[in-house]
Amino acid sequence: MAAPRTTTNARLASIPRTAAQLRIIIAALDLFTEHGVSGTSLQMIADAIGVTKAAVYHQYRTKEEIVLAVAEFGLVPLEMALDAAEAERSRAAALEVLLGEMIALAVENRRMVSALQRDPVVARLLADHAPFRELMDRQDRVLIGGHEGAEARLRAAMVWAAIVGGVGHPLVADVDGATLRSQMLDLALRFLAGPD
Amino acid sequence: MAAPRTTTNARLASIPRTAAQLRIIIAALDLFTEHGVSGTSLQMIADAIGVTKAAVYHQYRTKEEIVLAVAEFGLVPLEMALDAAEAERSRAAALEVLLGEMIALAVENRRMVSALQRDPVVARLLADHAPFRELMDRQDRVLIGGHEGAEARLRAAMVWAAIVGGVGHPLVADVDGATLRSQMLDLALRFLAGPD
DNA sequence: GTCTATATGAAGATAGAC
DNA sequence: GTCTATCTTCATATAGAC
Repeated sequence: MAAPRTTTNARLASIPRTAAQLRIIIAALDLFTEHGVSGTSLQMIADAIGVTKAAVYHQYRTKEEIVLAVAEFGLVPLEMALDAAEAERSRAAALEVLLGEMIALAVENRRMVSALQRDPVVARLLADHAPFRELMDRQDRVLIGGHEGAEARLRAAMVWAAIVGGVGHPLVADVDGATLRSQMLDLALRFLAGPD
Repeated sequence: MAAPRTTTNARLASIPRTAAQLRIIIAALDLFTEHGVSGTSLQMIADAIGVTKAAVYHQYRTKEEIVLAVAEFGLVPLEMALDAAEAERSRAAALEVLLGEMIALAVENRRMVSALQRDPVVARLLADHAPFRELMDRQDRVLIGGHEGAEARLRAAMVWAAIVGGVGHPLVADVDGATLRSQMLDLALRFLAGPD
């Protein structure tokens, strides 16, 4: 399965970040997870690091830029998972790599994933910002595979939602990570394979 | 399948609402869908109806109360679907009724469902407010059925997430409602049935 | 890179008149 | 049920010193 990399090629992994910026990103990620983006003020971020609002503004000119930086940082693992999946030769292998990585990441960061995936601000960002849309497109391409038609797209949409939404569901809050990971991967792969 | 109705029995459907309150609820629902709860101010709600903030405050003392009223209003259809599902005698029939209704509702109100399900404020409300938790519990009970163990709960969590998250996914944005509804029901039922 | 200080605006909320 | 007017608090954002 060749990797049809698209035109604009902004590697999230190679975006430069100073130490001060990284501190802000880490703190913001944590706060966004707990309070949502709209529910997190710059004051809260500044307090968490132990600096003033002005110091935060010195690193990022607006709150929007912080949200963007956090998203760029948080999506690096997905980018790497996509690289790995696209390097596989068969659809089955690509799916297994991508779903395995996605699920591992989602399970490891349950709270973060379910909080950020839910956030309307983040949702709009993922839809509007080109580098993110590109990631989502690559992801969709792997999930859909060679198939065409509404059902293949529906399966892709549902399996994606089932993963990112499922890990945060109260029903599985007490299931340990390893179990959740293996059972979810199993169910996801079978769902995508279908009875045909 | 008997309906083991729980102790506190606040029927959402029978909560009284004045005309003025209903206007607020409708407007708020619309704005919440577009901007999220945190992203919607009382000023926006007031403007949408054509009154002042003070008039809104006369109906609901706090923003929280508005969110609550909107949720109570919006969840009435789910309550009715659960009533119908629990009245069925077999698990299979109950599942078909509940999933059929849930999916129909989710597809009909794609934008609303995916926006509100995502909202952190709504999520917290559903988790904390007893009448809502009760609805979710009834829903979980039907989805899990007689089974026990982590996998049954995981399947329930995933199918739920797949439905409410799937209807709003960009990949199926151009799929018409009828197609989406029937294919999603089919896939959801098969996912829950599993290969065993 | 971080600070103090400050501007500006909008949010949630209340008092009291019509 | 709706209004005007007002209050408080907080958020985003900037200027300029250290």
